[in-house]
Amino acid sequence: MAEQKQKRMTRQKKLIYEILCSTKSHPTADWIYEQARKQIPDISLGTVYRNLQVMREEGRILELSYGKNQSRFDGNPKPHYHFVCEKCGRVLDFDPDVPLVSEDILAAAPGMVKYHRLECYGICHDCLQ
Amino acid sequence: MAEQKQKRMTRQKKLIYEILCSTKSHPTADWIYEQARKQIPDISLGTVYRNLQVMREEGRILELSYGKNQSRFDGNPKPHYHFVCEKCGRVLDFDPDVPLVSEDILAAAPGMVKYHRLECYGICHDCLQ
DNA sequence: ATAGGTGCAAATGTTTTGCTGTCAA
DNA sequence: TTGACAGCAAAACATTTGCACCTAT
Repeated sequence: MAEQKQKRMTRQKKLIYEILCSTKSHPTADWIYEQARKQIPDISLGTVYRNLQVMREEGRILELSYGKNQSRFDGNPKPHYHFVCEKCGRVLDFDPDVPLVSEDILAAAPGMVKYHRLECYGICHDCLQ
Repeated sequence: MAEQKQKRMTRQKKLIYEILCSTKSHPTADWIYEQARKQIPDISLGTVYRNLQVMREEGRILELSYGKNQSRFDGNPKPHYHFVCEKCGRVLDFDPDVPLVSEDILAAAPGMVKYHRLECYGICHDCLQ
């Protein structure tokens, strides 16, 4: 089986994780980099990308991709649905209590579904006012 | 209102559309480019990208993004769900008769949903055998 | 005739990687 | 002590764009 290579907890990795978990936005690597520089001024963007990739592989965070833009990251690894506002550009979480997509739909897939993503696009409540 | 700028039907655009509609795979711009070169040897990749973008804006085709990899394109503009096989890498369509995600879920979104995407990941029937 | 499209190549923007020095365990 | 990780900068990769020429209308 795929043995986990030993991983160290560096202060850079710890900081990146703290920044990601301290926000409810779904920040880009670049935003995390800017925040991290406030604490570790000479941290590099490559380090941010490397650690985000490692933590994604560890299952501690999620990577969300929207179009060809920068990836966004989510400190909550539990599957949940997302809403992208076309006006303000924010990515919002669905209420975690919303029921998941029905088994009927997933059963109709042309294969065995391991996980799924539901992404909704529209105008968020704030922008509708 | 957003007036449509007049668009020409060039042989490049026509060919790109024909190639895209003649396959059930969900090809990348690069694959379309390779196919198109068989008919118009000096067509450029930039032209392929430009026309795919125009046709997407015209609502004639769909663009599907998966992670940071190349975008894939779909000649069927009707909303439908996709299944990504993690083994063979193919992107398969759900049966078009599968019911859509329930209104209950969409109504719980933090905004007004214009459209949604459901992407399932797993192992396709062919690879399971 | 002419505005919009094409080919080409350079530019862009994001993410990855090679290298060398550093530090967590 | 030492191998995994950091910083740095260059490379890689998909996609976009500027420009001069071409062509569908």
